[in-house]
Amino acid sequence: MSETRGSHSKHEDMELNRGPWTVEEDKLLTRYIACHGEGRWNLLARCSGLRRTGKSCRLRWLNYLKPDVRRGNLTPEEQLLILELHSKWGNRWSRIAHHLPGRTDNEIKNYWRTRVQKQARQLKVDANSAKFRDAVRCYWMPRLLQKFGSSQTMQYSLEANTNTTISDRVQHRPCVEIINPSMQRCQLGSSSSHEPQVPENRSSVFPPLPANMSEFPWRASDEIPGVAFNLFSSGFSMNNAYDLGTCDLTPVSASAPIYSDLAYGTDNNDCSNYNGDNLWSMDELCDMLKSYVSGADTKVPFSDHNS
DNA sequence: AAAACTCGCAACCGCCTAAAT
DNA sequence: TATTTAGGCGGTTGCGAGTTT
Repeated sequence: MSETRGSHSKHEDMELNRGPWTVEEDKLLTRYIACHGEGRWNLLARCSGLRRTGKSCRLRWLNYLKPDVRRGNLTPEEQLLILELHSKWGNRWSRIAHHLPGRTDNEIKNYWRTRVQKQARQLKVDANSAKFRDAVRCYWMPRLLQKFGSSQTMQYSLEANTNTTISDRVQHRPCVEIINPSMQRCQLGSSSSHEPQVPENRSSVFPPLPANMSEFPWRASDEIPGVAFNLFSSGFSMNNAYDLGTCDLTPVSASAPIYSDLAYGTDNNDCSNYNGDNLWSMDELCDMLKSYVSGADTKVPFSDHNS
């Protein structure tokens, strides 16, 4: 029978410690495991003197006390791997955790809920929707790769079968391979680190261009009044530019036209925390769209689009 | 300065499955 | 073969710290 609340008598429940572990409890658990090894958690709970359930002991050990547990912020490459593996496997936290040495399923789950789902909420899209997955693949992941790859040699491959595991590849940089076919056009490293990334499913992400933007080259000074780039609308809008420089998909308010050299905006829709490095500039948008055009198998006749 | 709010994370809960009896 | 037990997993909760109002 599983160790549920109902499997204990009231008396037993009252004797059990709950909540945060004390230093003494940690010492006791660590010492016991040092002598007897891991496993047999219920026996451990009974014999160690800890007034905890076996499950609680197991969790405390695996998620916190075990020596190889890594603590601290997830690195960009770890975040990237989580995004990548989650897109393949969904909420299989334990399975994902196996590919991130030292990270626990709990930590990864927390990361997903607090960071990733937050972005989806703010964008008002379902975190499991195709739209959000596209955005993650096409914008967030490449930005992480830029962070990750700025001092690395990056290499993409579509080959899923390699001699090393993904976690090996995370541990043994710089040769990292991302095995998501949807990113096959998202190359980085061979040229400028600001090389735009082109989504596979362009039409779902890039809106049609207005007629006056159908010719290149564009410059930051080109006037496209009141136009901002909205990933999730069918056209252009003043609002909802996205701060992707920080790997956030947080909507920001384009309180100044984004065709100026740098866009403005923060989480709180004011300009007080303006930081040009953290926002897409119009140059970047132009580069991205240029790349969209040049990367098309059949050149897209933008002028034919009338949004 | 304090109340309200948000965030990150450790811990718990309940369900499920495999192993043991 | 049926029942019991232990352990694993994903979802959820609650608390402390930090931030905003």
